[in-house]
Amino acid sequence: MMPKVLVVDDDLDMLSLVCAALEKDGHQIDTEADALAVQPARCQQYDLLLLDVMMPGEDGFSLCRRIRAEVDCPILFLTAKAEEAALVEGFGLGADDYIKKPFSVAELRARVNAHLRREVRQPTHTLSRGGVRFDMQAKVAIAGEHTLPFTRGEYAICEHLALHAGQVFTKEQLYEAVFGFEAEGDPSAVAEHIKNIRAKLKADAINPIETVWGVGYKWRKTSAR
Amino acid sequence: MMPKVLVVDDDLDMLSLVCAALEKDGHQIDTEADALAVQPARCQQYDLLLLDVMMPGEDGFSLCRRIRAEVDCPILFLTAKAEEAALVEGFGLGADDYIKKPFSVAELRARVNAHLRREVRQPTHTLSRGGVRFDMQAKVAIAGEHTLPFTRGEYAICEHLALHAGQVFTKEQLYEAVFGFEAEGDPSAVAEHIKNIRAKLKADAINPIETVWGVGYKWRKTSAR
DNA sequence: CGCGTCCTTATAAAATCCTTAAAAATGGCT
DNA sequence: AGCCATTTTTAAGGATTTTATAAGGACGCG
Repeated sequence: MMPKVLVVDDDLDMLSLVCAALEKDGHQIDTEADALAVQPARCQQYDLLLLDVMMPGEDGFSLCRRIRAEVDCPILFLTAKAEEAALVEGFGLGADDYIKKPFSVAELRARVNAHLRREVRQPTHTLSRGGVRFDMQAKVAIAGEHTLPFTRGEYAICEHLALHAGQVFTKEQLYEAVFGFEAEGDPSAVAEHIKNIRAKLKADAINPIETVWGVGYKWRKTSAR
Repeated sequence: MMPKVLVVDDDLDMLSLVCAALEKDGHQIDTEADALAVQPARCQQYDLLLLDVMMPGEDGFSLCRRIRAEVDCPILFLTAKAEEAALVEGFGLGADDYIKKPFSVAELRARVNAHLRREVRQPTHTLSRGGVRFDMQAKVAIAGEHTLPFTRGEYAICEHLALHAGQVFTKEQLYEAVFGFEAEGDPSAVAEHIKNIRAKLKADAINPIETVWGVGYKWRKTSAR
């Protein structure tokens, strides 16, 4: 799953330099020398955009302004302008980073990778929510220093709730989430599992599962409340 | 909804400078001078962390390494070290940005806001009307800083009214909206819910539900009053 | 066969919803 | 303006629904 990056710069030397740098990280790079040729629809296939600010024809800021509303991926500016006003303007347009020339290849790679990592939900198969750490590979949950003695079903329900923290699921939805197909089971079986999960979490004084009366259950969102 | 930011730095002058800058954007700032006192559980309530790299006791890199697995908000480093190796190391630890001292206040604000902006762009189906924010996934309504203790029926009626602000609904229509069609219930039950909704909203001094005499109820379209 | 997990059933507890009834408000009428 | 019919608001109580808890049995696996 190679991340796709589009680099827009009129300076061909710069283009080849940037490409060479990013290809070391295994990204797939496309280049474009003419900002006016960049349409929003085209950008939607990329995971990250690198725009030079100063270009003949259309500059990077104008390009960003033109496509930002329809493009959701991170946008990074490359610029020689070190002026603070320009930097603030860039961020104001919805940019995600602003790399000042001259920059080192290492810094460029580090910043690009940092944004991509956050964007593509990196292949980290662990998740921490509300004081519980889930190892989705090993299928174990850890609270504090000890692993929680969850059964398979309990772990599956717990992980599903934590993965979609804040969203409410009915018992039927949770049952399906665990068994995949439409296995018509008694919803009260889910209630039983919820009870056991809460009991096992109580030892660590954490209770992240809220019940939404008449609807179902949800994992309490950490940020909001 | 004010974003919460934690700043960790041993330099008290720097702390107050950073706080003053970020508070201009309406963020809620907490500070901590001792990195060793920062625990993962504490970090989970913040939307962004600002860490100084060079600190006595534990440095920023070590702190980041210690908490990154359990914290998924953006982490930004503040540093005087301009060396490329340190920068790459910082990003390698899962950092999201690296701000070199001396930095301008404008740049600090711009970068912090850029990360917060992207963080908030999460696909949460929310609706804000008349001072009340509805999270349709979590099935909760929030006014000001606290969630409203709506029951299922109250929330459903309230959301339906807010979603179609300005449109008048009879009690029967509202009843159907909540329970689907053909649920012939006493319309006065709806009046009961309206009363409870208004009572719970009164604590926040907002009263967006108007009664149209002889017809039904509607959510005031404009916040004019 | 023993063990653990999962499901079912039964009962208690909790919360919500609906009904009922009376008080207050509104609009139309003379 | 004053009165009346209608509608809305408010209040309280019981009925209903939903959830929590506990115990027992079915099933699969080693």
